[in-house]
Amino acid sequence: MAEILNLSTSTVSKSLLGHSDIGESTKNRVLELAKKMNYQPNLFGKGLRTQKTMSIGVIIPDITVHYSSLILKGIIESAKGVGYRVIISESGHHHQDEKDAINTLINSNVDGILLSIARESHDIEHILEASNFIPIVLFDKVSSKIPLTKIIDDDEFGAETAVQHLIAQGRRKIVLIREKCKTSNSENRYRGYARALSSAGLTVDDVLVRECDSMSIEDGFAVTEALIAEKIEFDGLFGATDNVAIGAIQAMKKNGITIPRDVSVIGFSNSKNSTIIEPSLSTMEQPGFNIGKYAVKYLLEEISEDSDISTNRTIELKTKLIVRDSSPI
Amino acid sequence: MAEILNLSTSTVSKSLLGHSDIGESTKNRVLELAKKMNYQPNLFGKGLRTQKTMSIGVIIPDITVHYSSLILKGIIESAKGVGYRVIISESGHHHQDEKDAINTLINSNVDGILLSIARESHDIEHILEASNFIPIVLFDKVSSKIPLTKIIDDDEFGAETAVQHLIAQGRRKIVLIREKCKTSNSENRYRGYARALSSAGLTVDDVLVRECDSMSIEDGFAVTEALIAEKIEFDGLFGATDNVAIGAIQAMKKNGITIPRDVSVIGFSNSKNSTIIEPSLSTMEQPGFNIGKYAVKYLLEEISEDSDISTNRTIELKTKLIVRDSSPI
DNA sequence: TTGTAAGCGTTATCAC
DNA sequence: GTGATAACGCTTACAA
Repeated sequence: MAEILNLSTSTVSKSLLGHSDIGESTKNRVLELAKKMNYQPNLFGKGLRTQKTMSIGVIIPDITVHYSSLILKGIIESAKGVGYRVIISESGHHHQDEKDAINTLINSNVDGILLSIARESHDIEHILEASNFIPIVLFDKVSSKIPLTKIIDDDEFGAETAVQHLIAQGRRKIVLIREKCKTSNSENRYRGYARALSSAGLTVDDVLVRECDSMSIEDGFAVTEALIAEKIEFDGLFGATDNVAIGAIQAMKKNGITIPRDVSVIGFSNSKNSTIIEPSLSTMEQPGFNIGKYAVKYLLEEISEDSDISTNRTIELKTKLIVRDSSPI
Repeated sequence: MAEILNLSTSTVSKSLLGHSDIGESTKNRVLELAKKMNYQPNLFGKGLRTQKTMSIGVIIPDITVHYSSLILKGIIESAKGVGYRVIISESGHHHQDEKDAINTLINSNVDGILLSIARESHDIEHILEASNFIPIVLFDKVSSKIPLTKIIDDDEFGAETAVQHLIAQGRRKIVLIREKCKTSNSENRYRGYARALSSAGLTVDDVLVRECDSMSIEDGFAVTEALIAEKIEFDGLFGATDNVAIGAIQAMKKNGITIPRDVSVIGFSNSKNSTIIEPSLSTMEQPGFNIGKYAVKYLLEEISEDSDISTNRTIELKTKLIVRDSSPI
């Protein structure tokens, strides 16, 4: 490009970057040719100089979870809007894979990392360590023990809203199906559940709080069958994910319990599934797309600040009550 | 690294790359230190020299479609296995966005592109053009008009199997709900439908072949309601996607048609939804993960071949009949 | 067997 | 206002 115009590469570079010390006319000549030949600067050369790649890395446990893909959509779209590329890796909920992914991404010279923590990652040393080298923002599955920016939905308030909704229907013996692993999601939803009960003058009955490993439909089914087999009485059920709530509905139907007449049910997520199960499942809609959007926004902020101080803040996005047939008003 | 060992950078580089002309002892000294300090070569430097990035780009219409995310899982996993990074972009089914994504990826110096074509992309010039510069492999949503490697599932045979299954149950008036847009998926499934009928001595009755735009649950519902309103008689229904089949089931249930007594139903995809609808939906399982895996495999092959000849071949992966309650044997 | 030096494309510094 | 030059980290002829 420089040769064609008989200019030095430095003049061309400065024109392209809009430096002030270039004459209008030459600058325009350069910009015109650049446009005509659809000139794109070589990213290797650029990266080698500036140590910036205009790319961010994303690590999630499982890309096939619908909610995760919704967040990814937000991430990809926002990143595209500001000219960033998105490199995606999966941890499969494994600690070691998460560690490897972080290293690979750092090695790829991404400018920052968006991380949704693996279930297995109790040990968080690797994240703290990495955050010394590169901006990291956590989203969805986070840990309060890590002093970084976290983008999540308001799990506690969402859970409280869900349970209040059941209480408003006169339900008093409300089951909670939660995750056994004490993730922040799980803890916060439990807190919301407890707070809704106590606000209504009820107390948490431990026998109604059931735990399961993977929060799958099958898990929800099994837990609920056990509950019924133990002849525990209940008239409401809050599944901390749509999946377990759906499994619970299937188990209750199988055992002759009518929903919502005998038991009101609500889930959490607003997955597509929740509209297909019969009766259709009331749920709390999670703002997946926006979580992705904000995650990118705050990460870019930290990338450009270029400060060594990692900010410890939590951004909570609102969930929304969606009432369907499993808990009519 | 070179200074520490009092060696030249070239000696170090050669040791790392395993060149034959380096003494065993020095080579080992280098490799040991590399391991100890967890040395990772700078990708910019490397890329600037070799013009390879060890990264591939993926373009899909919509990441939130479960089947797409399953393919992505296969892509990400295979790529990781061979040290490749994956950059993902979405076209949103828009022609222009697809074009932009291709350009951005080429400009990012990815070594190759995996592309699932947008519904809107009738014009395929941009793909042909791009394939002159960079290896491209198509997957899932492909076009027979493009002479490149294509990885798809065996739609025609799958559809034939699905319809044969209905015929085996004595069904004769079999509805097909297909995509209006004549994508290769849609055409192939139609062909399979027609072939199954003719093998059984039946003919395609155009009034039983219905089309819809987006193949959503809502579309399937609407199309089926119309069918019922027109008082068309039918005893079997093949939805070219699970979603339309689910919508169809909902419409039939609403109109007092009992499944499978009155109508046998089968879908295509084996989405999670198909197990939640009642009755549970028979379907053809698509090999999403493997499509991703093979897409990477063939792309890497074309990258390393480094030949200018773009291969025109189609790899078809087998689908599998899954029988559930909507069409018991 | 090891080292030297050039060059990949870009930008920042400094001289003209 | 413009250009020469060095530097980023790596690989590879070629020289030693």
